[in-house]
Amino acid sequence: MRASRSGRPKDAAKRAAIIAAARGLFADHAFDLVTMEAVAARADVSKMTVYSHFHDKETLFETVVSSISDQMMRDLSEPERERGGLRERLTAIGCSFLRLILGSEICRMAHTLPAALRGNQVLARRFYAAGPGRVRAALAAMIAAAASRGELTVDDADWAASDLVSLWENGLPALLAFGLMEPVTSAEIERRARRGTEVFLRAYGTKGNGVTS
Amino acid sequence: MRASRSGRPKDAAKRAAIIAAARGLFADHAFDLVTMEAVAARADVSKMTVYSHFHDKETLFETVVSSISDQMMRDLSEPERERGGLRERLTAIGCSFLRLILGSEICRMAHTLPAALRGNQVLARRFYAAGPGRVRAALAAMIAAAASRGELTVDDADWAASDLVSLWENGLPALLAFGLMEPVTSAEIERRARRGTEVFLRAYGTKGNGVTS
DNA sequence: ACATTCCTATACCCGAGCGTCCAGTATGTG
DNA sequence: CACATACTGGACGCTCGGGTATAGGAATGT
Repeated sequence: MRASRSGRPKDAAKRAAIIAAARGLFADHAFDLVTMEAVAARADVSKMTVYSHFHDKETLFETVVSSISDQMMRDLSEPERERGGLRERLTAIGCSFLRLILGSEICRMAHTLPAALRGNQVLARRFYAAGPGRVRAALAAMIAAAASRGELTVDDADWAASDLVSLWENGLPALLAFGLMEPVTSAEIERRARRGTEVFLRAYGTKGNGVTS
Repeated sequence: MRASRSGRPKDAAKRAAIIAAARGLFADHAFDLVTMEAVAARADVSKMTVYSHFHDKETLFETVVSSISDQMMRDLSEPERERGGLRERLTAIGCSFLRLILGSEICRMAHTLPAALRGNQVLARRFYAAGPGRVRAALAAMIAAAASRGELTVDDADWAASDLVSLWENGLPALLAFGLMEPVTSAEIERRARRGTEVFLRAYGTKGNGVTS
């Protein structure tokens, strides 16, 4: 193999530009509507260069999905800090989560993906695991712990975690996907995270232990 | 004008077959992946016949969306009966709703649509209004009424309605859209509707009036 | 300096799909 | 029956996009 012992090295910046361009386009249009030439143009790169970095349109797409998965992982890795009470911790995670999935690209992408990933279950599973799946798992653990401390009354921690996520989202992703709503402001995100957590605690909080207001 | 004074009339059955075929295909694949020839083949009809009924691929698509909107309207028109207590009525509506959106075609379609309807806001709005929008409006009214009777403690009826819908769905549509879950059985639907309602009542029910268990 | 590899630009091949045309046949109305 | 219209089947033109080929220039290591 002894790859590229001499000669001009590949430009990593161009590769990044290509991925970024593809991200933007795949976020806006369905898989088949994104042309390789459009990607090349947007990345300020020749079409041949695209093909030199990615053998295939599918390869490029998979790389994009992977890149988004990675970003999701990164964006969600910190907020699992142990500061504050249950209410504050849940609200903080809610904020991170909403900020993530409502972030311009990922939000639109999330509703282009299903159509594209039917038939590529491996990638679909991976993507889901990196995003909502990860949050749900973390929440379920946190909820189970709180339940064992007597702060919550929970029968099924996983289900409760889904409930919490659903309350945070509050049907918003669907509205955004249909284009029936403007992008959400930061203040609005915090308000929604707070409210979702509140409703959740009213449903699952142990009565009279300070969690329920 | 005096349209079609004589001659062979158009076959309504064929038109219906075409729409049905298109529904099935649009439910499975994105707009651009559905070929007119495939529609014709699935409807057991010549391609020219398709074009004689629908001038355009877009026209056909719009007709399909309209047809689904109509079905949603019909399927949701009855269950607003006044029988039983709040818990039972909500659960019944939850069942209808879940049965509707998880019904094989509409569910998959709902996650193909956003990509296709970006740019056709009129149709998007109409579709949303016929489905989730309708349910939410009905629920909001019912919730507001229950609140004025003192059965619920609610600040924002619309938001509460969204919460209820979200709790019914419980993140399920997303899983189905990604193809990460098998179709849901009827028993499972009822279980979910019941559970969602239960959580909702724990969060919003007035304490000690028989609504909270 | 030199070899090597990368990047660009352009032209090209090829298949797919939309929409049309046409000749023939079926099926209805007056 | 005669006529008008609908349906069929196939072939066709056209555009568009994926992917390849090629040639010349640019950048970098030895």
